[in-house]
Amino acid sequence: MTTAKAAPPGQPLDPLIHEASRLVIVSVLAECDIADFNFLLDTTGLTRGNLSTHMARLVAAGYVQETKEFVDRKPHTDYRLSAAGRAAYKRYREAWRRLTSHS
Amino acid sequence: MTTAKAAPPGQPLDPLIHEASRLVIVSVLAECDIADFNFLLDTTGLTRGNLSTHMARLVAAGYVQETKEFVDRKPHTDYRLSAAGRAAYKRYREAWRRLTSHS
DNA sequence: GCCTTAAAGTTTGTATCACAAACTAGTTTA
DNA sequence: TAAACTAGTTTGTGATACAAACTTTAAGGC
Repeated sequence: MTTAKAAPPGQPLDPLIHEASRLVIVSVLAECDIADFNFLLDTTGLTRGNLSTHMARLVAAGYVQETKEFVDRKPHTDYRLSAAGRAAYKRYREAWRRLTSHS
Repeated sequence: MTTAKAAPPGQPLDPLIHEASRLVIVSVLAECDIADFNFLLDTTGLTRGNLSTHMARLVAAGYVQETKEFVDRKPHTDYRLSAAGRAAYKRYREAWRRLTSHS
């Protein structure tokens, strides 16, 4: 029979969002609505390689929408939270608050 | 063994506390003041091995105080947050809120 | 044309680390 | 004596965060 334990069944904190670098990225996107690669580079302080892979993961998860285009004949990438990403971020923050709410 | 360093300032979210399992542990300790191994096992849902290593890291960092004794001829371990752990947890929560507080 | 530098990302190698399985040490039960 | 239980610890491994190296395209000398 199933235990009545209140222990979280899965991951209480969505690891995709909880990871520190991505949490910064997502919270910036939540503020900015739209942001390009260089802006995120600047605000997060990550290296290009690091930012690139984190964005790829967020995109693969469907949390972030990516638009690639050429501006002044140079590549330019914009990112924005998807509806799913926004919802996941909301859930994450609620879960975190629940977890750390005592005092 | 690597020297256990605690909370280098400049690091936005103290990784020692931010990691999901340890965040649960620390927040439980913040509530309970004192907790033994089995209680943490129960409340966190971690395996023994996992809990053991996480506690070792928190102790090594000076965030948690460990008291080992024999109760009924059996080993028994109690944990509590140190002053440093309490302070680090406070800093962590403030940093998190700052990070995720978008207007 | 040819070299150098720069911008904008991507790919790759490595070091860390979370996780559970296996193990240790001692105790109780049969 | 042996099997089973309690209370943890150690070990092997798979995942992954990170920065260095690489790719690609463009612009600026010479």
